[in-house]
Amino acid sequence: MKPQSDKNVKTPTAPSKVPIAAAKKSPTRILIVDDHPLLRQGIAQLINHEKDMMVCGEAENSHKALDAITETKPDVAIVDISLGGSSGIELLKNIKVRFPKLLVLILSMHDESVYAQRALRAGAAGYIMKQEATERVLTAVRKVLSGEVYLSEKLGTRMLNQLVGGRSATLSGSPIEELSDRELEVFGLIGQGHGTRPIAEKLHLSVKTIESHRAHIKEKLNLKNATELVHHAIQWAQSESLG
Amino acid sequence: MKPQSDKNVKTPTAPSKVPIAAAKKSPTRILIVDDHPLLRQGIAQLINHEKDMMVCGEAENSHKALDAITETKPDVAIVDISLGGSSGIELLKNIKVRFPKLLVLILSMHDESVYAQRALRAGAAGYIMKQEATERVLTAVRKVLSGEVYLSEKLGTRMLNQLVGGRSATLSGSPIEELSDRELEVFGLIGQGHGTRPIAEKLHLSVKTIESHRAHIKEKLNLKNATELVHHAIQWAQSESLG
DNA sequence: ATTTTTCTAGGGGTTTGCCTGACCGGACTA
DNA sequence: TAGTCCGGTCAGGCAAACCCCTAGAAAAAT
Repeated sequence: MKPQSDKNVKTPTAPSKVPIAAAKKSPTRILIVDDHPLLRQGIAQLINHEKDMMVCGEAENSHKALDAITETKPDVAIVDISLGGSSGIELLKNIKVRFPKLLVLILSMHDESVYAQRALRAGAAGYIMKQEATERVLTAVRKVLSGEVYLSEKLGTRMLNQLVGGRSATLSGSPIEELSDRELEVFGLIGQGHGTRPIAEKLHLSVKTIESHRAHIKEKLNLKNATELVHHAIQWAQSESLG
Repeated sequence: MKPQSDKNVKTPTAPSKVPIAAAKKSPTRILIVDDHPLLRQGIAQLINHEKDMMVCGEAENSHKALDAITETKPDVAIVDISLGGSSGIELLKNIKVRFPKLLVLILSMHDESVYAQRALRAGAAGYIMKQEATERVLTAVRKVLSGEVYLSEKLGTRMLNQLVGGRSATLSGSPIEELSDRELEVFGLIGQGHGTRPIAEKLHLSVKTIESHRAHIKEKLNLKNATELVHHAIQWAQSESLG
């Protein structure tokens, strides 16, 4: 039920002027996954401007992203963490299962270490913020290609401090960090105003599962009833997006 | 109440070497305000690709935006609603005070009608979402230039429904003013995170009565279910306290 | 290799949401 | 004065959501 002509997988402008002679290996193939066309365009333009990189495809959601990976076989995937609906971390996990060798660079608008930690634990090769200068994206891509992990300055030091500070990391921060990835995802959707059933449908899960997650969230955040849960979720979502 | 700037704003600047017959006006000058460099680049590239538009400046926060306006005298400003720090709508208000004739197109990642309503009431000439196709941005710019208001498809119909449902709703005020005293009181308590039963106890009323009020509120505000009700109530309460 | 979390989901009882309908009292009007 | 409208107050009943419990498979931690 998707009669979409994919302009998602646009063939990059023929690099006819970079033929065999160049001793350089073929350019790094990059896939962009983000639900904001404007942002995709920005990244694409930036990357295609480099001689040793090229955008091999774009995708606006998890499903199309997985399709695009099998089709275009990228070396690196740049994926937005806040993909509409299911979070980019879910996509990251799926990628790591099906394409373990694909390098994934997580793009985020938050500088919350909450997400960075989860992303790295899920196998991301780097974590970069949208607030950063555009050239940093290129730096990040080159760094992950060389096998290193890219982390934004601020974020890196903060996470180091947390490591030094020991397990107090969880105690010092909000109890939200205690939530598992799935729970955080559900929490976020609640905060966006979605009810139990819509969330179940969006995540392709049973209503019972969502209820279960809600129960665990309430337990971990010490919330007594559904009203408090919704209240906190909305406040949290608000502070996240309008940070 | 739409003092849509008379299109006199056509840069009465230097009467340079305007070519022969083609009395083409000089291109529309556009300022981009967003704290994400990548996104700015995406928009800039898109706009500069058009013959009749050009990006005259970029800014990453409210302060620099105001500076850039005085310096570059744009015809249209595209501003992100979720600017780091002050909320973009603040900037919009400031702009409307100091440069009333400048057309402002609000860029947002939410499809929440709450934000759109606030933006329009604060004087925005349009509201477009980042999820939309890139060409829509150009459409939006042209539409606001012609004096019309641009609204995203989804959002526009939803807001129309709210207006229609919220009887005789004046364009100036929110349909919330249609609520009776008791209803507004209940609405406020919902926004503070209280459930039906606590409200009933607090007001010494039957739970059934509160349910009835909730039903009427939903009707007047054209809200589909309890989740939407709570969502709007909390947002309203927040905007009231942080007024 | 074993224990603990996480994710998934069902059973069953309780509570809430939501629709219909109803009564009263004030206000406006014909 | 009678008629009508509306705001505020509730009940019944059915569906949905909520809540507490149990539980297995998979992943992570030990």
